[in-house]
Amino acid sequence: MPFPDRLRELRRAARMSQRALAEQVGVDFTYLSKIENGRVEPPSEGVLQRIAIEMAGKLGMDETELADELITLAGKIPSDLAETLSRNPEVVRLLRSVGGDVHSAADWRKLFAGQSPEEHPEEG
Amino acid sequence: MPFPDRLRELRRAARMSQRALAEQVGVDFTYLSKIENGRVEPPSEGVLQRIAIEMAGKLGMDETELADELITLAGKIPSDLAETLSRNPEVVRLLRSVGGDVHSAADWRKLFAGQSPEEHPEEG
DNA sequence: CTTGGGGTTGAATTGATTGTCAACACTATA
DNA sequence: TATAGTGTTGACAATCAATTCAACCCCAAG
Repeated sequence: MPFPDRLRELRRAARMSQRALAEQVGVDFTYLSKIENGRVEPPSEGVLQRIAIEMAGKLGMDETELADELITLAGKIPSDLAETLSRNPEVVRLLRSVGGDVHSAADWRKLFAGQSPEEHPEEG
Repeated sequence: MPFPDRLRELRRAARMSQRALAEQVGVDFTYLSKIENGRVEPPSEGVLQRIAIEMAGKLGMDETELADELITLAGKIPSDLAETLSRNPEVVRLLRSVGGDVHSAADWRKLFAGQSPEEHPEEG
């Protein structure tokens, strides 16, 4: 599901007007409108975070998971994850090694295969 | 190794002047100079990509790997990974679950642990 | 008809990113 | 000396992301 549609769906499920949500989140409501219509790029991570917080409350969802959903749907990488990834280039290589999607057990094995989880002389 | 140093090292290994590389890549050579001296942030992913293509050729390296090296060294995350992440929310949860870095065998096991490689409950 | 809640749109703004231009300095070579 | 090839720098320009503002439209109630 495209980001704009998902956002609108969530907002409606939360029974909020664009104006109400925008006010909580601290942006102009016309901006939300454009986002929901795909007239502009999805907003910054900060705004997404705040949207998630607001809506997770009303919808009884987990805040972090909702934020992750929105952020990744928006084509971004949660910044804390980005941090982890850039500190762990092996993980990047790993993800790329499966090429496209990771959905089968075989894929997970493939991921794991090259990693030789035996021993690692590292500080710990 | 810091990004600027690595870039210079590679360019020299490829025996190209800043001007030559810049021309291939489609940027001004003075820009490369600043990058190599760390006077400005590393360039956009597109430029990094083109640099990698150019140099991988001359150096007999794999294009994609070189691009990944440069991109991650530059502190960015290859944008196609964002795509993968949004199609694979489990991976996001997984990475988040390890919290910080992934450097020990135990961490890799932890990654794998929750995945139940027998089945893959998925929407759709 | 007008007030009020809801949504949409075009134009403009702001700040950061990403780059270019003009000028300079070094080294070598003829 | 001139000329060519190289790298560096400061100031400036272009682009882009993220967002606001002013103005508008539609529908229902009073």
